[in-house]
Amino acid sequence: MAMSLAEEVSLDLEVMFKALASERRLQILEWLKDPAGNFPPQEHGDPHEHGACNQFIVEKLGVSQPAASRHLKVLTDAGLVIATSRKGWTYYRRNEEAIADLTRQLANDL
Amino acid sequence: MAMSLAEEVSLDLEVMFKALASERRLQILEWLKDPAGNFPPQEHGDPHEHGACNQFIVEKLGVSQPAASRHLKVLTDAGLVIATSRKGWTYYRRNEEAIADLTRQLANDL
DNA sequence: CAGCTGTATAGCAGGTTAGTTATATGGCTA
DNA sequence: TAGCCATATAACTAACCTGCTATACAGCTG
Repeated sequence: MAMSLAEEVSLDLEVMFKALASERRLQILEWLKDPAGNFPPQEHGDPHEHGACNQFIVEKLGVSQPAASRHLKVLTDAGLVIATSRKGWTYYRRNEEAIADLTRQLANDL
Repeated sequence: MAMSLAEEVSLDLEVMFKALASERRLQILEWLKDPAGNFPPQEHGDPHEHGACNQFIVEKLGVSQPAASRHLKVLTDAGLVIATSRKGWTYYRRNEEAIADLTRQLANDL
């Protein structure tokens, strides 16, 4: 059965573009490419598996904790980032599959 | 001399994402893939060479002429669309090279 | 289970975006 | 060149975004 790319992966381009239309959020995505390299060592939560600890992102962004929290929510709601809670901390990592789906669709459809 | 992709093509990702973060503007870009197919026949200005006549875009968008004008300005300022004035009318077409540059950079860097 | 700590939500202020109507601009055309 | 017609700009409003502080929530941990 034939489907358009949009149906196939059901990406909401407008939501994703809104999430990406922010220097702060682009910066977060960039940092999350290499959590271990961009953030201090963390005691719990493997940087490679679970991503970077929330608090490190807050500090590096240089905004208040609630502001950072909302940026991370925008990214997770758009499906670009995945949150993991563990022992009272929250870790964020890139959703590489979704990002690859997005760039693939853009290369074909934009 | 080595350059990052961002320097090489000097794309302002945030500006482009902001331009794309609008259902209306995504719609315009979609229509402009096939001006002859998506708009009425125009007397002057080859649809394929110069793009679609401004007035047709205004009508099809269903917003006021100034609102459409600003959407088109956002797209042209981001470099995604090219405007051509001719005999009193203005035509808009996709900047396929810029769009290809963008999707290429996203595939590599996002 | 009581308290503490990390994170999310509420509520507010300031700036930006997107729509409107009214008007200015600019270049054909007669 | 006088007028007209297509488009852009101005001015205003409503909605949205992003930052803040204060507070609620949730789940470890002693």
